[in-house]
Amino acid sequence: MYRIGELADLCEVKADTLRFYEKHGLLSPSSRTDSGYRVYTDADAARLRFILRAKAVGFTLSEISELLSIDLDKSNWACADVKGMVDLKLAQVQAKIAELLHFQTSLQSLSDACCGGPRSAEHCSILEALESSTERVRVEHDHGATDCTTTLDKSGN
Amino acid sequence: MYRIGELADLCEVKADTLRFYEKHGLLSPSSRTDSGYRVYTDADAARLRFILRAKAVGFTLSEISELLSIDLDKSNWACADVKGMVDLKLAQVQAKIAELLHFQTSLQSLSDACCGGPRSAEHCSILEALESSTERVRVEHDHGATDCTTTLDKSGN
DNA sequence: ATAAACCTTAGAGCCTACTCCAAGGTCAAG
DNA sequence: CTTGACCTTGGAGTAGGCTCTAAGGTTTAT
Ligand SMILES: [Zn+2]
Ligand SMILES: [Zn+2]
Ligand SMILES: [Zn+2]
Ligand SMILES: [Zn+2]
Repeated sequence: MYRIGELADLCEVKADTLRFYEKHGLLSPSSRTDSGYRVYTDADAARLRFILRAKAVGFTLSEISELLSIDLDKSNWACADVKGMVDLKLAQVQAKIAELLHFQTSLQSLSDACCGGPRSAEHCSILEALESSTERVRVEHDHGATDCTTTLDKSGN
Repeated sequence: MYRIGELADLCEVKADTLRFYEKHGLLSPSSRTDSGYRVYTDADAARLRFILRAKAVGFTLSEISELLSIDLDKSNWACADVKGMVDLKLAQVQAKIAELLHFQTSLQSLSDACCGGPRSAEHCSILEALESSTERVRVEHDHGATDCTTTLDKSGN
């Protein structure tokens, strides 16, 4: 039996978070004291850990709701249903990774092209690339050099 | 000179988006017709393309605001400032990628362990793993087999 | 002249997951 | 019997980027 703050400390979340989960139907305390304090059982704690583990693999709270209701009614669901949810989430995660890898590549080539020095940004190839995308990013030389405008493939070679 | 819908079509965004950008100080039309219609110039269109390119490498609108004001006042900024923004964003993107790769690995090992078949989820190792994390995920055999409980390293070997 | 297609505004709504606040009730220690 | 730590509620705020609505004005083509 835990009060809200105890369970929160135990699982390293805030009491506010537990109230939030309750409001959204994820986790309700099994009972209340006479004065209205929430009282959580070990089963409630286990449910909270289920939620936190599912969060840790990337599920949203509404997906976790679904997983929780499947978990409470396993005999009416098949492995295919559960695996389907995991595979769908996996596909979403992979799509997001692909997008971010694209960002990473572009940012890296912008970064590589810029000298990063203290001179005026008037010659900055990052700004230039954003102003008019040429699919090639002009590389700034080490400064002190006279010429500052060699071209280079966006991939950074 | 473009009306809002024309510029929107030209750049494949919605007119609402342009109004939104205006409200947030990113892009204001250079003038208005007598009847109050927004009128965008080629310079405005160029600014919009700057915004879209910056979005395409992962910057948020408030970061783009900053980039735009630097771009309009280049002589008072250094390459270091611009590169700093790019490198910061790069670090954020990489951190997010790392998190998602972690999700990916976990989801993949959950998926691999589950038979995905039509039988009751009562034996599902995904649910089992979420119920009580053991750092190992039980692998379900191909069904039809008698035994369904070999253990396996989370990495999938 | 009229209908379709366009434009205007202010403001609300959506999504995710909290996080914080105010105003007040409860409980154990000293 | 007071202090301080804890708890209660409802509701607002945050970030990010739109998206939509209502109620009306303008332009263009037929
Ligand atoms: Zn430079
Ligand atoms: Zn530069
Ligand atoms: Zn199975
Ligand atoms: Zn399964």
